[in-house]
Amino acid sequence: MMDHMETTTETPWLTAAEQQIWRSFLGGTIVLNERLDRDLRTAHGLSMPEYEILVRLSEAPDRSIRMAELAAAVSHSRSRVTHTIARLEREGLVFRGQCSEDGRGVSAVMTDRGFALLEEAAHTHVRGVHSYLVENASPEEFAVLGQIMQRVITTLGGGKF
Amino acid sequence: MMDHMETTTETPWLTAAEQQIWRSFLGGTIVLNERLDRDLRTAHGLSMPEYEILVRLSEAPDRSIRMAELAAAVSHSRSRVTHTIARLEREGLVFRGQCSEDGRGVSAVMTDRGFALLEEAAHTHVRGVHSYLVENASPEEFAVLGQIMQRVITTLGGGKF
DNA sequence: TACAGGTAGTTCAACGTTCAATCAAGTTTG
DNA sequence: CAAACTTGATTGAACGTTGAACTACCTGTA
Repeated sequence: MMDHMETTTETPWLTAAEQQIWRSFLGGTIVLNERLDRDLRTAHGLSMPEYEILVRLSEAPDRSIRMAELAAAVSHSRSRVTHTIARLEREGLVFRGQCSEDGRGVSAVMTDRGFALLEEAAHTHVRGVHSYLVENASPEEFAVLGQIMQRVITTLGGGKF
Repeated sequence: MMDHMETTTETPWLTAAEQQIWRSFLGGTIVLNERLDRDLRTAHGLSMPEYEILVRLSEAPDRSIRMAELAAAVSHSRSRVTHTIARLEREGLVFRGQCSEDGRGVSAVMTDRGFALLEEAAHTHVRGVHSYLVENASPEEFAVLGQIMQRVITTLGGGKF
């Protein structure tokens, strides 16, 4: 699993062009995330991670997902999801329900207030994604972006594939 | 500056395909960053933000950059850079120097130990970037990625362009 | 049925980031 | 040359994330 053979393999240094692209990627994702987060926060008091969780819940049957699944869906640690859900619960956007079939299981369930807030926030968010990212690529280019990132996910997988 | 006209503009909802791409992007950047960060951390005790700062310093004349410039270069807040540099200073990888020409200015300067550590860490990092990202795209695709993200940076700019 | 091992979720402390407040040094205006 | 303003950087408190330790429950094996 771990690699202890750093000495044997040549390091594949990036060309100047590749380096430039990598930095654009790094910088671009930072400013994009920051901006989307700020937009949501100022308009609806919701952070991006919180928003993403609400989106997943809104799409799930009964607007309800088990904690671990939720964590996997948004690529966060279980602990982090526990905290995030706790926050959302305090604000009345979500509540915890015992999971039938598994005594250990806890399901996060979206409240009507949560759904209503999400409906508002979605406008802000989608408008941002569209104007900051989608409009900066032709459909073909955007498709390429998706393919690359999908491969990255597959490559890294995190055990879950 | 702020927009109070949400009611007048139509919200440009994403198509299913666009949504899928957007989620790949979101998930991909998360797992990629997480993995690169972990690799650096376990092999060299350095986080990605710390690593990036060392890289910028290593490229600068005298291996020295003013705090504000550093913040702009890595797209972090000034406060954050202050804290990060404080940490790096504690570990002897960097020190603070008074800036000639501006009594307020402080320059972060990389130590020899910092440079040596960076040289090691660079192998780990570049290998990761290459195998997790670069190898997942043809040169053409990778170029497209760079173009899109560069446009995102220009679009969002953060006031600095 | 009992015991070992795994899985679900939470808790707590340490850490890193953010945000507002502060201080010091430049710059502009009258 | 002073008052008002701006800019560079730091501080400290509040907040969110991480990682390890912990509890509770489930599953398989003997």
